[in-house]
Amino acid sequence: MTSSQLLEVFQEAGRVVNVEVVYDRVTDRSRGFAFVTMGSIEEANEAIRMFDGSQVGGRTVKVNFPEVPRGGEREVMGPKIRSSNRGFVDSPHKIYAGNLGWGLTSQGLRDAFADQPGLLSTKVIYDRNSGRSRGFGFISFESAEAVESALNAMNGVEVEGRPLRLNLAAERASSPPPVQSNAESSPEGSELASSITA
DNA sequence: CTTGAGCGC
Repeated sequence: MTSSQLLEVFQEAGRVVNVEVVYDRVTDRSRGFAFVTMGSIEEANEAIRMFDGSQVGGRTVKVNFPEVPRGGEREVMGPKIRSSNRGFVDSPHKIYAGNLGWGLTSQGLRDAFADQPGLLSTKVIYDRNSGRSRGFGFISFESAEAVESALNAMNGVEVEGRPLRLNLAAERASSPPPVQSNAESSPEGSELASSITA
């Protein structure tokens, strides 16, 4: 598969800025994948929608956004992360966001939530060893009301072509989990105990 | 090993 053939195929999805087939340095053979730069996110999404899993040149191809390079968003964003990740403003009012695209950074998350009142901070979680996004993150807010309204407004909204899966974030276990061992401490405890023995 | 449920260092 040559780059001009790829160009022809991907132009059906929109404006193709660049096509780069990756060749093996020593054997000079194609490594079987390529990078196609589309004119916009929308056109990239369209290309993915149209061609991912389809037959191109007699083979089933995978088409998606490129993997985040090792080092995670540091390499993607450079010094700009100051405002997002390193200075993540924590708060008890947090949203857990899942189903994030691999290429979405903390800054990208911030952009998506920019219109939400009371927004404090966003953070995408990266694997320490591989440097790749783990596909989820957190969004902190000033108040419980702000979390509530942002969750309602943004849940299911598509970011990078994937619907956000939003939930109230679980408490971060800073101290040992409050496990009550005896039934007396809870009014429901006696009911629970009696239902077991019954 | 390109991976899709999950709760961060």
